[in-house]
Amino acid sequence: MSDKVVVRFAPSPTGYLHIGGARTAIFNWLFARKMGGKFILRIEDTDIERSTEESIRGIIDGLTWLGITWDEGPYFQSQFVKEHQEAAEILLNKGLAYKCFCTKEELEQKRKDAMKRKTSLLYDGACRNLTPEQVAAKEAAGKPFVIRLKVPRDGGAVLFKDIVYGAIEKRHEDIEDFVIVRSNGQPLYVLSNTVDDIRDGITHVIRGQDGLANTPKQILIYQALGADIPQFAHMPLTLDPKRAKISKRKHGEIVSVQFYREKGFLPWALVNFLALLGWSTPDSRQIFSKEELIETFSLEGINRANSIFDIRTNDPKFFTDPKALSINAHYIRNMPLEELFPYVKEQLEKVGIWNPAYESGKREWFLETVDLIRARFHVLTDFVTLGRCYFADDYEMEPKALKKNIIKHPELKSWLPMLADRLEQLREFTAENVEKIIRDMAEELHVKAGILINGIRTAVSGQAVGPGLFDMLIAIGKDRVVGRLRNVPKLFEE
RNA sequence: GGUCCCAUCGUCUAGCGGUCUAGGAUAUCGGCCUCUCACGCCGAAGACACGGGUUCGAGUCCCGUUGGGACCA
Repeated sequence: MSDKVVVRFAPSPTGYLHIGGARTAIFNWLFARKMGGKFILRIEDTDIERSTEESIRGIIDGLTWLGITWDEGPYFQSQFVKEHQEAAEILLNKGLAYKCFCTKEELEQKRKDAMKRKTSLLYDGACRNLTPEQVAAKEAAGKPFVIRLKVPRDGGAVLFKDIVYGAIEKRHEDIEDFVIVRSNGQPLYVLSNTVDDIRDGITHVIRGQDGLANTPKQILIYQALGADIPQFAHMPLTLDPKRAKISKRKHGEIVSVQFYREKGFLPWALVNFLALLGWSTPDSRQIFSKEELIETFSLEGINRANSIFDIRTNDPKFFTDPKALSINAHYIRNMPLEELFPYVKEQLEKVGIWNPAYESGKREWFLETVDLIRARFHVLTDFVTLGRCYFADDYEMEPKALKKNIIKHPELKSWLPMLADRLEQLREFTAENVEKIIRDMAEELHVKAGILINGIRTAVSGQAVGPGLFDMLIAIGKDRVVGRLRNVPKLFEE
């Protein structure tokens, strides 16, 4: 099957996996899965100075966490440098490329002149027509050279149809004889990338729009090498709210996949959100399971305009794009409890309040509790911050809640311990029974039930908000509730 | 500087000449629910960058302006 789709994600390992890269990987992966094709991971590590082992790990870990699986690789571009150089050699021999001995200084001068005359800054092809003797002489003199591709000077143009951007035309005269191998023998990105894509049999190049501008050059290389030209699909870039391309240098952690993992994102929620950044269906649907997304995905649904990743800094309410948060929250409160379980477990383990019994004897209680509290949560870490009082006794007492619901009503100092005694007597600690006791007591004391209810909530959870109180008390359990209510007088001391 | 790309609510987007008094999502505001806060449900406000064409008719096609982005060094 020679018509089988083959795509690749080819990141350069110069930092962690960021949102933009992840998105490119996701689109490639979706397309491969949709078409029953092959997805290759190829690490473009030829920039040895900047490539790090740690970064490679980061990329692989990030993709793995997201659930983006590849069928081949990871391949490492650095292992194919010889192949890239050989390709240049072939081009040289075929007369489709030439050695250029122009020095940096000469080039710089030409650029300056061009700038003054306000003309094109493209290389003028000074070395294009050196005779073999001249070339030999310069080489004998030990002059360094770069290798440039001989761009056709026939008045023609490179024409191709980008699946996203449509027909693109670039005249040959607007393309200079670009460098494909540096003077130190190091091949340039345009060459290496193209040679690798040819070797790997890539049928569809799906990448960021920043690759669009040098696609014509790559096509010229495909042609010079006599290779089949793949299909191209460039996707819009992801920008920050100021419309600048997101980068790890400028934005730091907040654009890394790792950040979202640490902040309590579900991997699939992130994938779902990222897929929607620049891609959509005609019905603007928002939530997709993995199967649904693969089924629905199409390159044609990719938008042409760059999209903004609405990251927030110094926003008390949203630490990142509100829509990403909302999608994550949606999954947290709607996904099957069984599937949510391991994520919550991971959170509890991380802070050391995991109890193995949650997986055996107390499993039912655990799942019910998770179900009770999840509707209010947006990120997984909420389970151990806002939800800590259900799993541990050392939960935090929010000053505002304490003041408003307890300190403000000094009578609670005696009322709540009194209530503790009554609750302790209860044979069956059910929501109905607990509610009756509390309401009866409110009536007896001639106070609004809300005073007691809110006071209790704060006493047992440290917060002013939460699920319905009676369900909450059942979840926390009789002993803990009684103990926490008896502790109320101490709250007045500080 | 040259070349290329892009332009619908704050943000993500639907729209592929008439069905658009421009739809959905999110965010914002209001209401319902209620022991609180969420969730959920209902509702409000909110956009076709501008100017020319083409056409009986333009968010949708063409040109220009403006704005943004990318690539090249």
